[in-house]
Amino acid sequence: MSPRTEQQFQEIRENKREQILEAALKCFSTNGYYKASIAEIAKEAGISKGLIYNYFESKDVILKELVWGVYEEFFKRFEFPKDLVMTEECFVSYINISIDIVADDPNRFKLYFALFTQPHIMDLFKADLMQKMEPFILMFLNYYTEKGYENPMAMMRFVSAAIDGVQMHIMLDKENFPVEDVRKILLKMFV
Amino acid sequence: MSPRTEQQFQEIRENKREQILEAALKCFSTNGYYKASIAEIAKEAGISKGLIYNYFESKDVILKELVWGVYEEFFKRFEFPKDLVMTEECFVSYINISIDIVADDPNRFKLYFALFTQPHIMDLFKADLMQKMEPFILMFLNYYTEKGYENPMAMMRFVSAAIDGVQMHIMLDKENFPVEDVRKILLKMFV
Amino acid sequence: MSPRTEQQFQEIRENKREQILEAALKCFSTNGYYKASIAEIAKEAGISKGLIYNYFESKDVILKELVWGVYEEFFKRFEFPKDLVMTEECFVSYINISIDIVADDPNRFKLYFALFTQPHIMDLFKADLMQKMEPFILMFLNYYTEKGYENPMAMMRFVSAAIDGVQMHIMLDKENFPVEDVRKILLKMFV
Amino acid sequence: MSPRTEQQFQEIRENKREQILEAALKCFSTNGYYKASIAEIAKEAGISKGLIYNYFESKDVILKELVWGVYEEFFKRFEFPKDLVMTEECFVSYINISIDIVADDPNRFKLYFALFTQPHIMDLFKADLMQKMEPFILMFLNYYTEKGYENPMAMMRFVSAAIDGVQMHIMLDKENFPVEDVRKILLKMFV
DNA sequence: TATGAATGAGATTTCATTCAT
DNA sequence: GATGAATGAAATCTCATTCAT
Repeated sequence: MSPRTEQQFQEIRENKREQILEAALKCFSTNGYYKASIAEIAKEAGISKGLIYNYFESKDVILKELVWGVYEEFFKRFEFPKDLVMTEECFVSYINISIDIVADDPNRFKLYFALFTQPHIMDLFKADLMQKMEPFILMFLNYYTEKGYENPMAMMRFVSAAIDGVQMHIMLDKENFPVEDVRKILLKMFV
Repeated sequence: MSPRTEQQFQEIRENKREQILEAALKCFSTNGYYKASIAEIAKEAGISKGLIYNYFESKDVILKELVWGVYEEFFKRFEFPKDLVMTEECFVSYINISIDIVADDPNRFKLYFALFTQPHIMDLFKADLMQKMEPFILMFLNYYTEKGYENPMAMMRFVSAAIDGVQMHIMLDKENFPVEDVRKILLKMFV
Repeated sequence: MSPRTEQQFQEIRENKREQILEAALKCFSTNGYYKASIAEIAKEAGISKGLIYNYFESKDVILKELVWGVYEEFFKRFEFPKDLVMTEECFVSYINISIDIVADDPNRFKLYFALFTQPHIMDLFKADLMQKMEPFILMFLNYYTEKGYENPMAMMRFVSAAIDGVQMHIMLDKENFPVEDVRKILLKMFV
Repeated sequence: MSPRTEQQFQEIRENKREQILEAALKCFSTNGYYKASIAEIAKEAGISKGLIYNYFESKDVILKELVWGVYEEFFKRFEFPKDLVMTEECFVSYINISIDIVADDPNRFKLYFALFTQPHIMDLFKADLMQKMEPFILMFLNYYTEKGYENPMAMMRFVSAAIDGVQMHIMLDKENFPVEDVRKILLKMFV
């Protein structure tokens, strides 16, 4: 019989990759990164341990990919304003996306949060993260400066913190958290 | 030399306990709970591995104690209002303590946060945590109800989230975070 | 296109075999037998892992073939004297071939040497090797007996060892080893 | 009960170290470095796998220690001549020690030889080895220069090679190799 | 013939915990 | 109370080999 075509292999790989990432997400969410073992992920994905290493070179890398997914999702949804000047419309969009991205997939977001408490994992991202966040910081700073706030830097830091806090609460207790009502409060207070 | 009294023994034990907890805090903060080993903690504390088990029955328990410390510190500082009715003064105090407790010891607080991303550790606390937090929830709910807020529940959740967010940012970047300015904003906005 | 003839198929197979052996030789030489993986060899040969097993039944067998190549090369070059009586001319030829065979392809020779330190690999050859070497041993023994040496057996063992030593040094450091000068010394001393 | 004294621990460690090294030597000799597993070494030593890592940080390190043993043994036995000028007496001693060191412990010597065929292992030593050998090279070179040899460099290389070859043969077949007779030949021919 | 995904056994290594002293 | 050697279970990762296509 003839071997599979290049494209068939591509498809298999693509699918299996997703399958593994999904399984890993589930395991990491259930047990945390360290307690979740490769064996468990393999079982969850219905494949052998060895195969995972055909797709990802280490456990760290799997985590990395999952976390990057959060960023990518954000940047896919968020449209940067022209000239990097933040408009009200853009701010609204920022808040909405920040909320939606967590509400849509709290588990994946949990991984993102794990970064901040686990130095070993944090190290994997720190540099990239800083760089990505810089433009936002500047835009918010300008926004509150223009609005005539007394202390725009503090306001910016506070708003960032508050949004992160909301994200965290949604992540921890999506069922009971009044997402829509809080969204309204956020928009009213900060924009 | 005369044999030590019972009380002297107690003191020695208590000091050694503190010594171990301090070492553990340092190691957990530096490397994260899982990467920090008992051997490392023992070395940091200047004692043998075995002795640690004379004071704590497991690594988990050490973490537990450290995290409980955060609560205890909070409840030591916070004076509950009479009748559990939150006054403005009391609210101010709540916010101030919430901020100070992090700013005074960000590393210890990091452990507290780690809870929320590591299910295994979370399980150690969940029940107790819920119970402790309930009175606050009710007080804040009443507070905003009395103030005539349209949606006091949402407001309460938002405020909690925002405070947590601020705590997180202080924890991550105490050096640069404008703690005092943000404290003012918090008080102005929420009380 | 006309279908390939049986002979053409044979040729293709033979070429592919050589291609694999060459790749394996390169990998084994670079990384050693155990560190070199089938995947690596396949990549080096520009084929798939699976195909290797179409030509060789195991990694061990590839090594075997490579090592046998060293013997075969030797026996292809060396012409046994009539009656298995060693003449001076024949001795000279033996020494020359022994040197040339290493100098021409030190890497392949390295595999041959590896045998002697890796019992697992040694086992693959021991019996055959002994048998092949016997006639030489007898010829050298006679040679030195006839020359009137006091202890021909010891002399024979010494000469074998010295030649092996020279081979080893050429193998390890062909660039700097004064092959031709040492060849002269060998011939002068032993023949 | 009181804990063991520092010295008691020292003793335990020293003994266990030797025990492990001995077991490792046996396993490496029997099966070769790669086929010999830590599990096997532990079993041979009558201890748990884990304990080995209490004494040696990796399998590589165990090998390293064993091989260093060969050098150390040599340098312990060999007394460098004054001014690094080789005398006949010193040369005799060099040859004798070279032979004895193998004959006394062929298995350990096998490890030393393994270096030359396994790049991964070779890398662990190359630099150190080169440095250690340099003085000998110079001394031999001078020796044959002074004796008026036509090509002292080639002679030196040849002698080194021959001695190595003899060592190899002793290592492979100590039972049948006429060590004493060959020793005599070596001394007569080279000194 | 040819491909590379998939397996599974086994390797090294780590480390919380126990225990004899 | 104190020590650190010792254990043993489990984790990550590797890789020769098989097999569906």
